[in-house]
Amino acid sequence: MKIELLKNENPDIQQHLIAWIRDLINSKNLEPGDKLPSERTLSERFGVTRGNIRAAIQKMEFYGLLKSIPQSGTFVANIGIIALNGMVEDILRLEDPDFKSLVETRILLELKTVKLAALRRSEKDLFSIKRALDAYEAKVQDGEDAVQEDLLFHLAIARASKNSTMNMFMLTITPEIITNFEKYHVCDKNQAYLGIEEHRSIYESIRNKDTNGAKENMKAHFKILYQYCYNS
Amino acid sequence: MKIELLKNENPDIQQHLIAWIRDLINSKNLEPGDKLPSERTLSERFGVTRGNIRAAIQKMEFYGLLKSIPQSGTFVANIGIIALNGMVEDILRLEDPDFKSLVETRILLELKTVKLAALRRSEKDLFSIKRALDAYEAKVQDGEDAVQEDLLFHLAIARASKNSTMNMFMLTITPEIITNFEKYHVCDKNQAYLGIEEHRSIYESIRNKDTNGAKENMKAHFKILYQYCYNS
DNA sequence: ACAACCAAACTGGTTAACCAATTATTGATA
DNA sequence: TATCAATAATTGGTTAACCAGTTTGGTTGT
Repeated sequence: MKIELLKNENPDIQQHLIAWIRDLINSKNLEPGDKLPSERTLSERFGVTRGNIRAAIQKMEFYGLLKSIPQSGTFVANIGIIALNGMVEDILRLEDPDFKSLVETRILLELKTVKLAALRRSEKDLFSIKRALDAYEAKVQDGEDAVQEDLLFHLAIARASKNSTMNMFMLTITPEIITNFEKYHVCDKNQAYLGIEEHRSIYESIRNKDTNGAKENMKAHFKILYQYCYNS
Repeated sequence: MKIELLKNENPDIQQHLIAWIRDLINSKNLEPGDKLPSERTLSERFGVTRGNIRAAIQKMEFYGLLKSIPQSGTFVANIGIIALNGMVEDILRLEDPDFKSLVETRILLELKTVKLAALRRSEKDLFSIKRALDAYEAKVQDGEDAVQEDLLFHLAIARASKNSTMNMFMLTITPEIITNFEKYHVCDKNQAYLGIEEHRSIYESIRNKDTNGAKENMKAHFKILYQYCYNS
């Protein structure tokens, strides 16, 4: 019992520390560019280990709220105190992504990446997508599970979109979707053959630089996901 | 000269380590669920510090490729060896997000979040958005810079969209966009008064649950960004 | 022969000591 | 008194020792 309590304490304490640091900034009227107390001081004042402080600071640094400079100190980012307070509130409130929100976001991203891919793809990109398509078809023809090849086909399209941010987002949400696919049994076995045709038409649209066609074909491909996302 | 070389070595070595770990998994035919050699063994074999190994493993864990279990070992995630290879390739190839890709992604996200917000907003959400809007108006009326309040207005909408994934994405890209705004001088001073009207109409659409109107009003609000993104 | 058990080695995670670079303080000098 | 040099204290980052579970191999008792 106590072990679980301790387990939960660690991620929980980070949230508290972030709130504490925010309160500190507010109470001392620290402005952008001002220096925070040292990590050692904070760890002592809050009665936690320096590692906890470092973790909290790094998280705030990830969201662009603080800036650590080696051998110098940790500073308030030049983002403004109002924005900082608002963002901290959002960060603390932020909950772990649920599966539906992941799917919803994936659909949004892919309908855009496929459009951009059709617009910007190089010959090299096209070849890369084609190769992923062939690998997918081969696996399905052999009656084997092709969920990995399916994934790589979509990632190849994201790569061809030439948008590094969307590409990164796709990489972050894709594995979680894959692992949840099996759990929720979204994937249907006999859908695989249908998937070949859909993949082919998506590829053709990209090859022909038909942006709208690419989007529509992708939308058709996501039909089942659409239903899952909005009808249950 | 040597200092910079060392500085560049650290992030660079992580990429090499990820590739090495991938090669190890392939050469030993490790399947999902199999255990990797211990961190100490890997650090010794690759001739690097354990901290480097841990950082590389944690990055691969972030992308769902590995799974570390305390006091037990690091395991290959059940994602399949083919997908793992493809994703590692993408991760290694992935470059830092450029400003244009950030803006492009932000526009995409916000056109969706505002639609979802109009569809799903609670009365509480509406109040929260209204408060952000009022704060923005007050600042502009006083002739002060209101970029922070502008940001919070958009984040409030993202919160009302009830999609935690998009909400998180907005939080990650927003600060970088803000800091780059000043650098590239995208923001125009006399646009602020125009911004009030645009924000108001967006708010009204959300209040009336007019999804399409909300999207169109947001699109109008992004007109300058649109131009920056596609005409330069 | 086999099962139960126990201790030693090994695991990822955590902590405290250490490092090099920076900053503040002091004091000597012009 | 002002300036600058030198040194001591402080900084975030890094490393090596340590910790508490887990796994493993062998041993022992039945």
